Amino acid sequence: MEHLREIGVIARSLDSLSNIEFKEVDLSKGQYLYMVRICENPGIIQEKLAEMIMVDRTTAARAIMKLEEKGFIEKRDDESNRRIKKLFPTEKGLSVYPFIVREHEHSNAVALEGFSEDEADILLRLLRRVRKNVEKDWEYVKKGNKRSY
Amino acid sequence: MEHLREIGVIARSLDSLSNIEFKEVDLSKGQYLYMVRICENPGIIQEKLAEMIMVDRTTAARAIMKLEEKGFIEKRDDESNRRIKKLFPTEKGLSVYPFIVREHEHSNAVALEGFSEDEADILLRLLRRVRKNVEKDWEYVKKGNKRSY
DNA sequence: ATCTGTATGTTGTATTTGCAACATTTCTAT
DNA sequence: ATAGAAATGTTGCAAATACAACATACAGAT
Repeated sequence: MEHLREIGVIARSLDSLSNIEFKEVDLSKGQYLYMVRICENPGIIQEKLAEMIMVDRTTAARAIMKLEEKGFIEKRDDESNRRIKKLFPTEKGLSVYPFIVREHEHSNAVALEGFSEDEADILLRLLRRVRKNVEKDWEYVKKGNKRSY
Repeated sequence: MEHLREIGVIARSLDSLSNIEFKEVDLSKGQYLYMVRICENPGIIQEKLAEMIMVDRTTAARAIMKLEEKGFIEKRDDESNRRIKKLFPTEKGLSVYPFIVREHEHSNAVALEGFSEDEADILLRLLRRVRKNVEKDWEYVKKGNKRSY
């Protein structure tokens, strides 16, 4: 039970730091999450992005809309599937990417201060497993089902 | 850099599940965080609670206000220090505590599925270290300072 | 060819979140 | 003793968040 709390606290703390620091490049709360992934996965669609970040579809939709309005990304229609809109970074979007990466690298360095390479490695492996475990339940519940326990 | 993303994703996912599930006991988004800690630390003050959870002071203030309005907790003045207000769970608050614990235990079990006890242990230890590393920066920045990197 | 279900996206609305700015009380250093 | 700094709490406002409900397009089965 304590694991979850630690994870929650760490995540809030880092998110809070990121949000403060990314104001400098005109990204408001939460937007860096989407921005960085669109840069790394150009052409990704909204729905998949929301799943990747594990955030509500509608929240993602609005964050992405703002990113488009601000000129960080652009939505392109797909001819073979008229439902989807592919997301691409603009020049402006690409120009903030290195800033985001630098911040993330710094935060990571802070978070892992005092960790040996092995320890950092072990932690990453364990976290990946936790994520995989958790995402099943998330998708299940987000599709409207109810966990029983 | 990947560590942070995994942590963020896991945290959002679990928080999202918790928020959905705690509606059942009339706790709205985020309130479980405060509720559970007030039960475990009766008499804690708002400021310390915000630090413990690593959330903005004003966000905590409002969540706590709502908890009081809904009768889950009660604020008591302190005679020796007129600034602070100590927080205590009411009967109603205490009555939802076991529900929260059960949910957390379930989520933890899901998150750690397939983990040996050793692995779970290692993960917890590593997470605690990460939290300690991160909370320094958080307090620094939350006090209005700017990290340089 | 049509019906039904699912995938994807949007809008309406209520709530939470968080910065900035403030008020009050306590603490610290002179 | 007093001025300034820090701790604690609140309020105003702007923004993000998320549920519900909807719209449209596609996919699969009959």
